[in-house]
Amino acid sequence: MGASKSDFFSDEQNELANLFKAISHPARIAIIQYLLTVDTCICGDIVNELPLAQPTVSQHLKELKNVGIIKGTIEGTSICYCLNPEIMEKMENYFGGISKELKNKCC
Amino acid sequence: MGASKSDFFSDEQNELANLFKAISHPARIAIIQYLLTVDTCICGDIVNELPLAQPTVSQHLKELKNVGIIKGTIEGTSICYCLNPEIMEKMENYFGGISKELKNKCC
DNA sequence: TTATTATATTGCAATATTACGATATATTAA
DNA sequence: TTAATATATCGTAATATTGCAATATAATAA
Repeated sequence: MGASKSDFFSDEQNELANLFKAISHPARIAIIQYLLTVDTCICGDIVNELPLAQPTVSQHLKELKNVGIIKGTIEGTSICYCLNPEIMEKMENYFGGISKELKNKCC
Repeated sequence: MGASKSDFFSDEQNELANLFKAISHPARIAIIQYLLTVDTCICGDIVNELPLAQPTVSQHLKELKNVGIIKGTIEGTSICYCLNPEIMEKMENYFGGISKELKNKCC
């Protein structure tokens, strides 16, 4: 016994969990933050912004890309990453919906 | 080598990551969902709602409680858990802020 | 062609999470 | 008091994540 009984939960529950798992690491929060500060969609010098080796950063980027939080387009030898506004709105709406429901409750 | 270089990231980055880590598991998403459906702040029959043993559920509840997503008050032999609206709004605002910033950008 | 540059993948060690049986704790009921 | 009920904690096995050196891949430059 050990990890992940995900089969027993709904697809929606697993998708939400995976989305939040993607941003459950400080390096990945930092990547999102960095992508917000650059006004053009600047590429792989994200490595220089983080206290992590290149393969580690590449792996974090991959996880963000897998759930659609960032998008990457090839630009010569480098790759241009940027945030995906749709996913951000999706997560905003998730908590917005909860907040709205909570207003009709006790506690 | 291994896990968590969290010392190299800011407190804010680590706090956000921990908040999202708390909801990065389908069982904990399911707990939030369940707490939304019950109109009174119903207690520990959360165990009956989930395909997990009592100690496991207790552990998941603890993780949600640690970051402030749920609150629990003792009620006789049982404990009454409910969602914390403040944290939900905090997370809504996090993504709302990002969405707003993204509207002034390219991509 | 051979460098150079940028990013991705592989393999593995260190660490963290998940799940649960067994047990502890704490409150009420008898 | 003892029994019953509800929840928490401990200990541990199974699995997942994190981080990086080494290496691979892919595109441009010389």
